[in-house]
Amino acid sequence: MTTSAIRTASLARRERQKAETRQAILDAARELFVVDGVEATTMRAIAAKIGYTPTAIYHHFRDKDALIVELCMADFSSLGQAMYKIGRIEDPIERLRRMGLAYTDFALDNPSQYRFMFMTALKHPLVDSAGNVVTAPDADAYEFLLQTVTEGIEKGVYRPELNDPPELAQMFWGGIHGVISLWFTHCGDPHIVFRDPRETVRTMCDAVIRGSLRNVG
Amino acid sequence: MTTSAIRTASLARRERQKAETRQAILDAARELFVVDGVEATTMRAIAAKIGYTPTAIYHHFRDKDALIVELCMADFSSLGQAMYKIGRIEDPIERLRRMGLAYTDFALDNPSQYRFMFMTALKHPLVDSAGNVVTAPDADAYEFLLQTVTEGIEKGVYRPELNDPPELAQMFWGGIHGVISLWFTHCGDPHIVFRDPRETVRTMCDAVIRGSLRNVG
DNA sequence: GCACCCGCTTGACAGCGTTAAGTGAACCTC
DNA sequence: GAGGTTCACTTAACGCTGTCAAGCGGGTGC
Repeated sequence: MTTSAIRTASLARRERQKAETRQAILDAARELFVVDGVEATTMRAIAAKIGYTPTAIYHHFRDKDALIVELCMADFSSLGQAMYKIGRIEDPIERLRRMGLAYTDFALDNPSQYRFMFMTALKHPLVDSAGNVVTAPDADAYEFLLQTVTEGIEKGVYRPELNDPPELAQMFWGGIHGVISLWFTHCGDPHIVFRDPRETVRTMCDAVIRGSLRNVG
Repeated sequence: MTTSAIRTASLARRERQKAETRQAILDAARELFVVDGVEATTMRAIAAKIGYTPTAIYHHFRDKDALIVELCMADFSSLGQAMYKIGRIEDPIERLRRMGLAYTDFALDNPSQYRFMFMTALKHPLVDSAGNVVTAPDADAYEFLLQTVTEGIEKGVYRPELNDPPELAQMFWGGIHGVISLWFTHCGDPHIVFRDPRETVRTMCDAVIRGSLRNVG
């Protein structure tokens, strides 16, 4: 083994170890965020969970926000993939409906992540752990939604006055998001009998789509 | 002036002064909450604003939460009044539409309050500054909504499968809430071109109502 | 063998919500 | 009018948070 080969090998090992520690921090943070919530999770708790001191985390992430953003970006990626699977459906209306249901599944299966992704006012622009500006990771899914409603408009399936893609997109997105987020924040309210949010979303999707379509005939 | 008259007078003055201090705390807190947000506002800042030490606040409110809840209840009362003004409209569908628009106006005119009222998971049951359990102050407005959709169902204006008042109520409420809350959390996102939320809400109300009505003829 | 690198620790800082103890002026009683 | 009580408010502190400057120590490079 040449000197340079040893050098690169040991360098690689060090980097691998550093990456492992970094991943351990992410895993610990993820679990605590999900269980206790983002706000209630402390840097000290994350560090203790993996047997490090709190300051060790700062060698891998510039601050707590960077840690959060990193996890958040992975979640946006998951959501993007869930949306991507739907991309094949030809009919832009059926695709829209399926997107809504997939979005709802994602939200209810990952409540803690969803809270942070869509129920928190993130600073813009986002900054990653290296301090670089990061393109908003929700852009992909939103772009996909925008494209889907645009297709519908172009095919002439919507009522003629509904010809603004952003407005339509925000109406669909908002409608679903509202049912989900109300459930998250108020399902513990003893004065409100909450219906299953999946059912309510389905009903809402049906109603809003039916009310947006051009009357046939 | 009799002894007892003096006594009650001085007692009244003391109570008035205490009430004034209490109100000064509420006013200061309200302004800081609106400007800086609830989370970012510290007890120390509230106290400094009115020339007291932080601990003084604790003689009027059991903790920060109690202060928040007190302000929040006043806001729910405002919203309730806005809803009450609409009560006269006979047609339950037109009333529903008007409620949605009034709700939206309230939210956009009082963004800080709205955030706390509907975008934060409040502990249930709520506890006031004296430690008493408080009936959820959003119950009134929700009850009004529930009553309005129930009236519509009874009059047979909705599609026959839409016969569950809570589901309908949560669909309407959620739809509007979603557009508003998305705007609050994401309007700073440079990757999304946001439409005026009032317009989007109006479009959504129209669509969801149209899609919920029994087809005439 | 010596010096450097760098992942990690030590120990601290300022700020947070909150509390126990104390202060002092207004009040009531005698 | 003197003495005791009440109570709104202050002083000083506690334990917690996120964060940082400085230092340690084992592996690496020459």
